[in-house]
Amino acid sequence: MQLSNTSQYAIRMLAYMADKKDSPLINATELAKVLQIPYKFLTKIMTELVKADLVISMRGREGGYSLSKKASDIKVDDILNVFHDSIQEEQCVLGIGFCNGMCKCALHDQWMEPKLLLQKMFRESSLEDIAGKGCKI
Amino acid sequence: MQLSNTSQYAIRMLAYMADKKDSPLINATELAKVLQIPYKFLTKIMTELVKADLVISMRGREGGYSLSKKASDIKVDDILNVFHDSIQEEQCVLGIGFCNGMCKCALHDQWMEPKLLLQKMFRESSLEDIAGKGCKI
DNA sequence: TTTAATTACTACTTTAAGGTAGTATTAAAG
DNA sequence: CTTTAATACTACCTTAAAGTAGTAATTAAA
Repeated sequence: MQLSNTSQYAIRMLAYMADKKDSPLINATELAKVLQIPYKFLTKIMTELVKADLVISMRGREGGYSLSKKASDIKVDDILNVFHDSIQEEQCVLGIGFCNGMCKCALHDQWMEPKLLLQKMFRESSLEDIAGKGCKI
Repeated sequence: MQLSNTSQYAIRMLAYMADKKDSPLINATELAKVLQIPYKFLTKIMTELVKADLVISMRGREGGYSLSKKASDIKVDDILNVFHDSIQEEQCVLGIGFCNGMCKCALHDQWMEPKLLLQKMFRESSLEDIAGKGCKI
């Protein structure tokens, strides 16, 4: 019952960038050091965020990363989607994940309320909302 | 954001046994067939449930498994605990899982409400509550 | 007492996530 | 133009979860 490491890292990376919105570009070395994320793994994740158009990258000396849009326009759920970690409509806690009209799992009804709150949390929380909140590691 | 396969299997296995409370013993072959769980993996999980005293086993011909207590006295959370899948107090969605007084993650506040509902769901749902609900696979 | 049917144990294989290493590419500074 | 500091790409390694195989132990029926 946890987000993947990759998604957790990604959210923390982008939240940090949102927090430092005055710096035009932030590089991987700084992110890895401050957030205590393995450098090479971080760059791999960042490349996926670039491909997903959540982040813009500049190569070469003085290069780095920046958010592709306003922090208030990037929701946590957008990040989870990149790593297929968002909660799908049919996703349940039993039945190896999926319930539908034909076949519902035994905890289907109990799951509804927490599921809706989780989806709400992910869909409504933007990077602006969470930037600067909490500690970095 | 999912329970492990192992926990999902375990819950479904025990819920099925609770449902068939008239049969004194239920064997692995029947469980594996009805619930569509790999036989060998199922017996491995069941052995852990026996060691955790949630299930009693009888070896030999005519052997099988039965719940160690009333279905209403086994909560879903008891099963999750066996596989260390229960939601811990300090467990959060960021920060690789743990928040505490010193260091809270950026989604700490938003996580509180869904977390409490999830814990409530797991702690208050007994096998009696979920037996017979939903389809088996 | 033998046989068949069951769980328990030990060890292995497979798969996917997490993480690392090295090289290529890019772009600004000197 | 060369150097330096950054991202991008490709390939690999590590770890833990998931799943499999074979054998030993146990029990009741035949």
